Amino acid sequence: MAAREPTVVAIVGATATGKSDLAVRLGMRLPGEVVNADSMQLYRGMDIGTAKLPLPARRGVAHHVIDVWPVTTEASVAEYQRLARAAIADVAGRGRTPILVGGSGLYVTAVLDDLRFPPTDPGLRAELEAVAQRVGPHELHQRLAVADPTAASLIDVGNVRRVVRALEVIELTGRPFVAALPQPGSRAVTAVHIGLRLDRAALDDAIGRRVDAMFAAGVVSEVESLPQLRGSPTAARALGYAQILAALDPVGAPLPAGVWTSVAAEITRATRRFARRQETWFRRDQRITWFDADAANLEDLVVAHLRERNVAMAS
RNA sequence: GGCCAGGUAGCUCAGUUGGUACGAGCAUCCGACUGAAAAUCGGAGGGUCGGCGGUUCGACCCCGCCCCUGGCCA
Repeated sequence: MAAREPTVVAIVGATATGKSDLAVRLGMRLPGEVVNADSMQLYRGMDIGTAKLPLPARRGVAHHVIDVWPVTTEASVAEYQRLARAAIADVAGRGRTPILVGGSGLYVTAVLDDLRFPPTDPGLRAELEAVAQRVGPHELHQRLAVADPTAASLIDVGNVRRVVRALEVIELTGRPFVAALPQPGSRAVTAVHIGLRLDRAALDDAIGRRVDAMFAAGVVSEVESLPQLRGSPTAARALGYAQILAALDPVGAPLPAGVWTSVAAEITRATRRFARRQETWFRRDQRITWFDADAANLEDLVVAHLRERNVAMAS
Protein backbone atom coordinates (compact mmCIF):
# COMPACT_ATOMS: atom_id res chain seq x y z
CA MET A 1 0.00 0.00 0.00
CA ALA A 2 1.29 3.43 -0.87
CA ALA A 3 1.51 6.11 1.77
CA ARG A 4 -1.86 7.47 2.77
CA GLU A 5 -0.74 11.03 2.42
CA PRO A 6 -3.24 12.75 0.16
CA THR A 7 -2.23 14.37 -3.08
CA VAL A 8 -3.78 17.77 -3.49
CA VAL A 9 -4.46 19.18 -6.90
CA ALA A 10 -3.98 22.92 -6.71
CA ILE A 11 -5.25 25.29 -9.37
CA VAL A 12 -3.98 28.86 -9.24
CA GLY A 13 -3.71 31.84 -11.52
CA ALA A 14 -5.02 35.34 -11.99
CA THR A 15 -8.65 36.18 -11.58
CA ALA A 16 -11.00 35.40 -14.47
CA THR A 17 -8.83 32.73 -16.02
CA GLY A 18 -11.40 30.00 -15.45
CA LYS A 19 -10.01 28.24 -12.39
CA SER A 20 -13.39 27.52 -10.81
CA ASP A 21 -14.77 26.05 -13.96
CA LEU A 22 -11.80 23.79 -14.52
CA ALA A 23 -11.99 22.70 -10.89
CA VAL A 24 -15.56 21.52 -11.29
CA ARG A 25 -14.71 19.56 -14.40
CA LEU A 26 -11.81 17.90 -12.64
CA GLY A 27 -14.00 17.31 -9.63
CA MET A 28 -16.37 15.27 -11.72
CA ARG A 29 -13.64 13.42 -13.46
CA LEU A 30 -11.30 12.42 -10.64
CA PRO A 31 -13.58 12.44 -8.64
CA GLY A 32 -12.69 15.19 -6.26
CA GLU A 33 -14.03 18.01 -4.16
CA VAL A 34 -13.16 21.67 -4.25
CA VAL A 35 -11.41 23.42 -1.39
CA ASN A 36 -11.63 27.16 -1.85
CA ALA A 37 -8.49 29.28 -1.69
CA ASP A 38 -10.07 32.59 -2.52
CA SER A 39 -9.94 34.86 0.48
CA MET A 40 -13.17 36.68 -0.30
CA GLN A 41 -15.28 33.66 -1.16
CA LEU A 42 -15.16 32.74 2.50
CA TYR A 43 -17.72 35.44 3.12
CA ARG A 44 -21.38 34.58 3.10
CA GLY A 45 -23.55 36.77 0.96
CA MET A 46 -20.71 37.98 -1.22
CA ASP A 47 -21.52 35.90 -4.24
CA ILE A 48 -21.80 37.99 -7.35
CA GLY A 49 -18.85 40.24 -6.61
CA THR A 50 -16.54 37.37 -5.79
CA ALA A 51 -17.69 35.35 -8.79
CA LYS A 52 -18.66 32.30 -6.79
CA LEU A 53 -19.97 29.54 -8.97
CA PRO A 54 -23.73 29.31 -8.53
CA LEU A 55 -24.86 25.95 -7.20
CA PRO A 56 -26.02 24.52 -10.53
CA ALA A 57 -22.68 25.38 -12.09
CA ARG A 58 -20.96 23.27 -9.46
CA ARG A 59 -22.54 20.20 -11.02
CA GLY A 60 -22.79 18.37 -7.74
CA VAL A 61 -19.11 18.79 -6.91
CA ALA A 62 -18.84 19.68 -3.24
CA HIS A 63 -17.18 22.96 -2.31
CA HIS A 64 -15.51 23.52 1.02
CA VAL A 65 -14.23 26.53 2.95
CA ILE A 66 -16.66 28.77 1.15
CA ASP A 67 -19.46 30.81 2.78
CA VAL A 68 -18.01 30.23 6.22
CA TRP A 69 -17.73 33.75 7.60
CA PRO A 70 -20.23 36.56 8.05
CA VAL A 71 -18.96 39.77 6.48
CA THR A 72 -18.27 41.16 9.93
CA THR A 73 -15.52 38.64 10.60
CA GLU A 74 -11.99 39.83 10.20
CA ALA A 75 -10.16 37.54 7.85
CA SER A 76 -7.28 35.49 9.12
CA VAL A 77 -4.88 33.43 7.05
CA ALA A 78 -4.09 31.31 10.06
CA GLU A 79 -7.73 30.47 10.58
CA TYR A 80 -8.12 29.82 6.89
CA GLN A 81 -5.14 27.50 7.03
CA ARG A 82 -6.81 25.42 9.74
CA LEU A 83 -10.11 25.26 7.90
CA ALA A 84 -8.55 24.35 4.59
CA ARG A 85 -6.27 21.69 5.99
CA ALA A 86 -9.17 20.15 7.87
CA ALA A 87 -11.23 20.14 4.70
CA ILE A 88 -8.41 18.52 2.76
CA ALA A 89 -8.06 15.82 5.38
CA ASP A 90 -11.78 15.26 5.31
CA VAL A 91 -12.01 14.99 1.55
CA ALA A 92 -9.01 12.74 1.33
CA GLY A 93 -10.32 10.63 4.18
CA ARG A 94 -13.31 9.82 2.04
CA GLY A 95 -11.07 8.68 -0.75
CA ARG A 96 -11.55 11.71 -2.92
CA THR A 97 -9.06 14.16 -4.31
CA PRO A 98 -8.96 17.60 -2.73
CA ILE A 99 -8.81 20.30 -5.40
CA LEU A 100 -7.49 23.52 -3.95
CA VAL A 101 -8.65 26.42 -6.09
CA GLY A 102 -8.10 30.10 -5.73
CA GLY A 103 -6.16 33.19 -6.56
CA SER A 104 -5.16 34.28 -3.08
CA GLY A 105 -1.46 33.56 -3.20
CA LEU A 106 -0.82 33.70 0.50
CA TYR A 107 -3.77 31.44 1.19
CA VAL A 108 -2.57 28.83 -1.27
CA THR A 109 0.92 28.99 0.17
CA ALA A 110 -0.45 28.70 3.69
CA VAL A 111 -2.08 25.41 2.80
CA LEU A 112 0.50 23.85 0.56
CA ASP A 113 3.68 24.95 2.26
CA ASP A 114 4.99 24.72 5.76
CA LEU A 115 3.91 28.17 6.85
CA ARG A 116 3.48 28.82 10.54
CA PHE A 117 1.86 31.98 11.62
CA PRO A 118 3.00 33.53 14.87
CA PRO A 119 0.17 34.59 17.17
CA THR A 120 -1.59 37.88 17.10
CA ASP A 121 -3.00 40.24 19.68
CA PRO A 122 -5.63 42.73 18.60
CA GLY A 123 -4.96 44.99 21.54
CA LEU A 124 -1.26 45.14 20.91
CA ARG A 125 -1.82 45.69 17.24
CA ALA A 126 -4.23 48.53 17.87
CA GLU A 127 -1.69 50.05 20.19
CA LEU A 128 1.06 49.85 17.59
CA GLU A 129 -1.22 51.34 14.99
CA ALA A 130 -1.94 54.21 17.32
CA VAL A 131 1.77 54.72 17.80
CA ALA A 132 2.22 54.69 14.05
CA GLN A 133 -0.43 57.37 13.76
CA ARG A 134 1.28 59.47 16.35
CA VAL A 135 4.96 59.17 15.50
CA GLY A 136 4.79 58.51 11.80
CA PRO A 137 6.17 55.77 9.61
CA HIS A 138 9.84 56.66 9.88
CA GLU A 139 9.89 56.63 13.65
CA LEU A 140 8.01 53.35 13.71
CA HIS A 141 10.38 51.81 11.24
CA GLN A 142 13.24 53.00 13.43
CA ARG A 143 11.83 51.00 16.30
CA LEU A 144 11.78 47.95 14.12
CA ALA A 145 15.35 48.62 13.03
CA VAL A 146 16.38 48.53 16.67
CA ALA A 147 14.39 45.44 17.55
CA ASP A 148 15.11 43.48 14.39
CA PRO A 149 17.50 45.00 11.85
CA THR A 150 16.96 42.18 9.39
CA ALA A 151 13.22 42.60 9.30
CA ALA A 152 13.63 46.36 9.04
CA SER A 153 15.85 45.99 6.03
CA LEU A 154 13.25 43.80 4.34
CA ILE A 155 10.20 45.92 4.99
CA ASP A 156 9.72 49.30 3.33
CA VAL A 157 9.39 52.27 5.62
CA GLY A 158 6.09 53.24 4.07
CA ASN A 159 4.58 49.81 4.59
CA VAL A 160 3.17 50.57 8.01
CA ARG A 161 0.97 47.52 8.03
CA ARG A 162 3.84 45.14 7.77
CA VAL A 163 6.01 47.13 10.13
CA VAL A 164 3.25 46.94 12.71
CA ARG A 165 2.84 43.23 12.22
CA ALA A 166 6.58 42.64 12.55
CA LEU A 167 6.71 44.59 15.79
CA GLU A 168 3.68 42.70 17.04
CA VAL A 169 5.30 39.34 16.38
CA ILE A 170 8.56 40.37 17.99
CA GLU A 171 6.73 41.60 21.04
CA LEU A 172 4.60 38.48 21.30
CA THR A 173 7.24 35.88 20.64
CA GLY A 174 10.35 37.63 21.86
CA ARG A 175 12.01 36.52 18.66
CA PRO A 176 12.88 38.18 15.38
CA PHE A 177 10.28 38.41 12.65
CA VAL A 178 11.31 36.32 9.70
CA ALA A 179 9.78 38.08 6.78
CA ALA A 180 10.47 35.61 4.06
CA LEU A 181 8.28 33.15 2.29
CA PRO A 182 9.40 29.53 2.47
CA GLN A 183 11.67 28.39 -0.27
CA PRO A 184 10.45 25.82 -2.74
CA GLY A 185 10.68 22.39 -1.21
CA SER A 186 8.90 23.17 2.00
CA ARG A 187 5.70 21.46 0.97
CA ALA A 188 3.42 20.55 3.83
CA VAL A 189 1.42 18.23 1.59
CA THR A 190 1.97 16.40 -1.66
CA ALA A 191 0.58 18.54 -4.41
CA VAL A 192 0.30 18.77 -8.13
CA HIS A 193 0.35 22.48 -8.69
CA ILE A 194 -1.03 23.84 -11.90
CA GLY A 195 -1.57 27.39 -13.05
CA LEU A 196 -3.88 28.90 -15.64
CA ARG A 197 -2.63 31.81 -17.68
CA LEU A 198 -3.90 34.16 -20.34
CA ASP A 199 -1.93 36.73 -22.23
CA ARG A 200 -2.49 40.30 -21.13
CA ALA A 201 -4.94 41.26 -23.82
CA ALA A 202 -7.11 38.20 -23.25
CA LEU A 203 -6.90 38.56 -19.49
CA ASP A 204 -7.84 42.24 -19.52
CA ASP A 205 -10.69 41.40 -21.82
CA ALA A 206 -11.93 38.60 -19.57
CA ILE A 207 -11.79 40.88 -16.55
CA GLY A 208 -13.72 43.59 -18.33
CA ARG A 209 -16.40 41.12 -19.29
CA ARG A 210 -16.54 39.71 -15.79
CA VAL A 211 -17.08 43.12 -14.24
CA ASP A 212 -19.81 43.95 -16.71
CA ALA A 213 -21.46 40.63 -15.95
CA MET A 214 -21.37 41.36 -12.24
CA PHE A 215 -23.24 44.59 -12.70
CA ALA A 216 -25.72 42.90 -14.97
CA ALA A 217 -26.22 40.24 -12.32
CA GLY A 218 -26.87 42.88 -9.68
CA VAL A 219 -23.77 43.41 -7.56
CA VAL A 220 -25.09 46.75 -6.45
CA SER A 221 -28.19 45.11 -4.98
CA GLU A 222 -25.99 42.51 -3.41
CA VAL A 223 -24.00 45.22 -1.65
CA GLU A 224 -27.21 46.91 -0.53
CA SER A 225 -28.43 43.61 0.85
CA LEU A 226 -25.42 43.44 3.17
CA PRO A 227 -25.90 46.28 5.65
CA GLN A 228 -23.13 44.94 7.84
CA LEU A 229 -20.63 45.21 5.05
CA ARG A 230 -19.90 48.90 5.46
CA GLY A 231 -17.24 49.31 8.09
CA SER A 232 -16.41 45.64 8.24
CA PRO A 233 -12.72 44.97 8.80
CA THR A 234 -11.93 42.91 5.75
CA ALA A 235 -14.93 42.29 3.53
CA ALA A 236 -15.53 45.99 2.91
CA ARG A 237 -12.14 46.17 1.24
CA ALA A 238 -12.91 43.51 -1.32
CA LEU A 239 -12.51 44.57 -4.92
CA GLY A 240 -15.76 45.82 -6.29
CA TYR A 241 -17.45 45.99 -2.92
CA ALA A 242 -15.16 48.78 -1.76
CA GLN A 243 -15.83 50.86 -4.86
CA ILE A 244 -19.56 50.31 -4.74
CA LEU A 245 -19.71 51.22 -1.07
CA ALA A 246 -17.81 54.40 -1.84
CA ALA A 247 -20.24 55.32 -4.58
CA LEU A 248 -23.16 54.65 -2.28
CA ASP A 249 -21.47 56.59 0.48
CA PRO A 250 -23.10 60.02 0.42
CA VAL A 251 -26.10 58.73 2.29
CA GLY A 252 -29.27 60.25 1.00
CA ALA A 253 -27.53 62.20 -1.70
CA PRO A 254 -28.88 61.30 -5.11
CA LEU A 255 -26.41 59.32 -7.15
CA PRO A 256 -25.12 61.21 -10.14
CA ALA A 257 -26.27 59.89 -13.49
CA GLY A 258 -23.97 57.31 -14.95
CA VAL A 259 -22.19 56.56 -11.69
CA TRP A 260 -22.17 52.87 -12.27
CA THR A 261 -20.45 53.21 -15.58
CA SER A 262 -17.55 54.97 -13.97
CA VAL A 263 -17.59 52.72 -10.92
CA ALA A 264 -17.46 49.69 -13.19
CA ALA A 265 -14.52 51.20 -15.03
CA GLU A 266 -12.78 51.81 -11.75
CA ILE A 267 -13.39 48.26 -10.60
CA THR A 268 -12.12 46.91 -13.88
CA ARG A 269 -8.98 48.96 -13.51
CA ALA A 270 -8.43 47.82 -9.94
CA THR A 271 -9.07 44.21 -10.84
CA ARG A 272 -6.53 44.32 -13.65
CA ARG A 273 -4.02 45.75 -11.26
CA PHE A 274 -4.84 42.96 -8.85
CA ALA A 275 -4.39 40.36 -11.57
CA ARG A 276 -0.88 41.69 -12.19
CA ARG A 277 -0.09 41.21 -8.53
CA GLN A 278 -1.41 37.68 -8.65
CA GLU A 279 0.80 36.94 -11.62
CA THR A 280 3.79 38.38 -9.82
CA TRP A 281 3.07 36.22 -6.81
CA PHE A 282 2.61 32.95 -8.66
CA ARG A 283 5.27 33.58 -11.27
CA ARG A 284 8.11 32.97 -8.92
CA ASP A 285 6.90 29.53 -7.84
CA GLN A 286 8.80 27.12 -10.03
CA ARG A 287 6.67 24.20 -8.89
CA ILE A 288 3.69 25.41 -10.88
CA THR A 289 3.03 23.90 -14.28
CA TRP A 290 1.30 26.45 -16.47
CA PHE A 291 -1.49 25.85 -18.95
CA ASP A 292 -3.03 28.26 -21.42
CA ALA A 293 -6.45 28.96 -20.04
CA ASP A 294 -7.99 29.35 -23.46
CA ALA A 295 -6.72 26.07 -24.88
CA ALA A 296 -9.60 24.21 -26.44
CA ASN A 297 -8.52 20.91 -24.91
CA LEU A 298 -7.51 22.37 -21.55
CA GLU A 299 -9.26 19.71 -19.51
CA ASP A 300 -7.59 16.87 -21.39
CA LEU A 301 -4.19 18.47 -21.14
CA VAL A 302 -4.57 18.88 -17.42
CA VAL A 303 -5.88 15.36 -16.95
CA ALA A 304 -2.94 13.98 -18.89
CA HIS A 305 -0.64 15.95 -16.65
CA LEU A 306 -2.34 14.61 -13.55
CA ARG A 307 -1.94 11.06 -14.79
CA GLU A 308 1.74 11.69 -15.38
CA ARG A 309 1.98 12.82 -11.82
CA ASN A 310 0.19 9.71 -10.65
CA VAL A 311 -2.92 11.36 -9.35
CA ALA A 312 -5.45 8.64 -8.67
CA MET A 313 -8.23 8.90 -11.17
CA ALA A 314 -11.41 7.12 -12.08
CA SER A 315 -10.86 5.46 -15.41
C1' G B 1 -15.32 86.21 -39.90
C1' G B 2 -14.28 88.43 -34.74
C1' C B 3 -13.27 87.69 -29.44
C1' C B 4 -11.77 84.53 -25.33
C1' A B 5 -9.56 80.08 -23.28
C1' G B 6 -6.40 76.26 -24.34
C1' G B 7 -2.66 73.06 -27.08
C1' U B 8 3.33 70.15 -21.67
C1' A B 9 4.36 62.03 -20.50
C1' G B 10 -0.51 57.01 -23.47
C1' C B 11 -4.83 60.05 -20.65
C1' U B 12 -6.33 64.35 -17.29
C1' C B 13 -3.73 68.33 -15.89
C1' A B 14 0.33 71.16 -12.80
C1' G B 15 4.70 74.32 -13.66
C1' U B 16 8.93 77.93 -14.75
C1' U B 17 9.97 86.95 -13.55
C1' G B 18 13.44 83.49 -20.12
C1' G B 19 18.96 79.63 -18.03
C1' U B 20 19.33 72.02 -18.36
C1' A B 21 10.91 69.71 -17.27
C1' C B 22 11.34 68.82 -9.17
C1' G B 23 6.26 67.42 -12.25
C1' A B 24 1.41 64.84 -10.13
C1' G B 25 -2.59 61.37 -10.57
C1' C B 26 -4.23 57.55 -13.73
C1' A B 27 -2.30 54.03 -17.40
C1' U B 28 2.01 50.73 -18.60
C1' C B 29 6.09 47.49 -16.92
C1' C B 30 8.79 45.14 -12.86
C1' G B 31 9.24 43.66 -7.82
C1' A B 32 8.34 42.63 -2.35
C1' C B 33 4.94 39.79 0.44
C1' U B 34 4.21 34.67 7.25
C1' G B 35 -2.70 36.01 11.41
C1' A B 36 -6.76 42.34 6.75
C1' A B 37 -3.36 39.45 1.24
C1' A B 38 -9.24 41.26 -3.70
C1' A B 39 -4.77 43.90 1.59
C1' U B 40 -0.21 46.74 2.13
C1' C B 41 4.09 48.63 -0.02
C1' G B 42 8.66 49.56 -3.29
C1' G B 43 10.91 50.56 -8.09
C1' A B 44 11.20 51.64 -13.52
C1' G B 45 10.33 53.38 -18.41
C1' G B 46 8.00 57.34 -20.97
C1' G B 47 7.88 64.31 -22.83
C1' U B 48 11.39 67.63 -30.20
C1' C B 49 6.66 71.43 -23.55
C1' G B 50 1.22 72.09 -31.33
C1' G B 51 4.25 73.78 -36.15
C1' C B 52 7.49 77.33 -38.58
C1' G B 53 10.21 81.70 -38.13
C1' G B 54 12.12 85.77 -35.06
C1' U B 55 14.24 88.30 -30.55
C1' U B 56 18.19 86.60 -27.12
C1' C B 57 24.59 84.37 -25.12
C1' G B 58 20.27 81.07 -24.11
C1' A B 59 13.13 80.17 -25.19
C1' C B 60 8.63 75.36 -23.11
C1' C B 61 8.12 80.25 -21.11
C1' C B 62 8.82 86.91 -25.13
C1' C B 63 7.17 88.46 -30.51
C1' G B 64 4.93 87.13 -35.45
C1' C B 65 2.50 83.86 -38.61
C1' C B 66 0.18 79.18 -39.12
C1' C B 67 -2.46 74.59 -37.51
C1' C B 68 -5.78 72.16 -33.98
C1' U B 69 -9.59 71.98 -29.84
C1' G B 70 -13.51 74.18 -26.81
C1' G B 71 -16.62 78.32 -25.75
C1' C B 72 -18.77 83.12 -26.77
C1' C B 73 -20.20 86.87 -30.48
C1' A B 74 -21.58 87.77 -35.44
